[in-house]
Amino acid sequence: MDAKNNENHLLSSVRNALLILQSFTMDEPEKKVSDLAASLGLNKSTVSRTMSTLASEGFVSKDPETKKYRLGFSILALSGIINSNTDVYQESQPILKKLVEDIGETAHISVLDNLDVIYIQKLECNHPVRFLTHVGKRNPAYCTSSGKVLIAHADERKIQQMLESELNPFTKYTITNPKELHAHLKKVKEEGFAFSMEEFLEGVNSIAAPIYDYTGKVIASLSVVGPKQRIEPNKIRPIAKKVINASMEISDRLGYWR
Amino acid sequence: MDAKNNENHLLSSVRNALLILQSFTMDEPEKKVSDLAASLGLNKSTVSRTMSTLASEGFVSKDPETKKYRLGFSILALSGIINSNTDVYQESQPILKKLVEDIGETAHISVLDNLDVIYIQKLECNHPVRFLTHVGKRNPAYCTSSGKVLIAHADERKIQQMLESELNPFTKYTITNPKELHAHLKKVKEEGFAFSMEEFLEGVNSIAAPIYDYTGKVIASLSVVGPKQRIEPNKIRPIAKKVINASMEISDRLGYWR
DNA sequence: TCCAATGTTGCGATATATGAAACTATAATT
DNA sequence: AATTATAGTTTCATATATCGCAACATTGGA
Repeated sequence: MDAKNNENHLLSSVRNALLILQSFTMDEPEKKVSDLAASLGLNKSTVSRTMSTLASEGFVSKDPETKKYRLGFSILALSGIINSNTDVYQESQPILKKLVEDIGETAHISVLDNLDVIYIQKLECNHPVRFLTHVGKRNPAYCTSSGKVLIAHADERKIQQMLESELNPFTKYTITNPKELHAHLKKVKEEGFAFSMEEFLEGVNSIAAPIYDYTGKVIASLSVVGPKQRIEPNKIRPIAKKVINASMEISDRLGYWR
Repeated sequence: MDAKNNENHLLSSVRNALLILQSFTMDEPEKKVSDLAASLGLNKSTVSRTMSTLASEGFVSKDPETKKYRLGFSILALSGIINSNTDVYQESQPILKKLVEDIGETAHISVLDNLDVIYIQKLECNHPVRFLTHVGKRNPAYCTSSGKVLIAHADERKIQQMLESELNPFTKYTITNPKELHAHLKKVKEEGFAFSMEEFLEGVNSIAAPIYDYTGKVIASLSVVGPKQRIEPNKIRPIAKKVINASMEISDRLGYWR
């Protein structure tokens, strides 16, 4: 195996603990020892002891009634540290707020991790529709507006890597042809914004623009997301304009000029 | 020792990993292997392997240039799951937004963990003053407005427990006399809000009100924080009124009536 | 009251995490 | 440019901490 030397000297008990943590999801935020043991193929006692250790440091907390575990506050504390030290996060809060008020749709700040886009910040609009993203969510870059912006401004090596990756059709609108996608990304870079019209989720459209740091590198993207009934094709341009303005304002604050 | 049986069967390598994660702070968001080894009294190689394992699951990420580690996106993802499954979090976003606009100060939602208050949500105002809290921050309950609200509505056993705990004077305004604090809490419960005038941090005032769930239990608190120049004593009542209105609106959304 | 299901604990076997030292890789100094 | 110095990774032998099993405890249901 190729990855052998990488995985060789990993600590298995630590790895177990991390896999346990990552098995918590939006849909299953509570877990029992036996469930975890079964789903991860670990022994009950191993899981029990791992959970005790995680609980002792506040990474999970146990409901004494139901004996179920949920993620603990230590994780919130760590996420707070990540945010406090992410320049984009600091500078974007008020601008995001203005944008959400103006457009009336939920906005995200995202960064690229490999070929995925990760939402590091989210500000919800007032519409009562519950949304499907959350901070930390990982989505494929090639079919989301934020992802396309980030990839489009990445180096050619990264673009190639993505074009050669599996381009699964999430909806009938997903661009799965590498050539077409390549041309599409070129246009995204030229025009300074990207949109995704139901390319990832049926009925969901989004528009995104790049955020630059002081070196002129694109380090994040700003996007607005909403149902296709509200983000209609003929509104792309005017909304894009506002998104670009906001993203540029954030870039300004990060020391970008020109 | 009493805690012996508890700590007996904890997994030490997992514990090391968690201690490493928790050693990241706002002031030191980046760490080197040797620093970690020194500060935690662990062997270099132990830390190196632990970090590799943490990195392999995205809990930390290594800057290939500087070889320094920082907290990774997996933690953000987990925090997103916590938030998505916290009703208060879901329902409070827009209301928090309105409140911050109205008052012009930073607002927090907090919950109680033992005798500490933990900020689970924060919305910053536009004032350029950088603030000293972050999501996940843990502060003593007895000298913060949010903490006093939460303790005041807890059961008598908890209140006693707090009164018997160490009441350190963070400033000259901190209430350290148990009797006085008890009376103070009683008033907080009667009036339906709490304030802290420099009781925790010099020059920083705050005002908080309780958030109720559908069972009528106080599960969180809403607070606004700002410098004493802006949150002056004569403004306590009018601000408190607005905070209470907002917290009640959140409670409404959580199904609280009456 | 008994049974079933689940979580915790004791214990021995052994896989595995550890520390020391060798080995790289990178940065600093001359 | 050559040489130290510094820091991170990896090797290896060893001891130890982790694991699985089984016994035990606890809870809830029949």
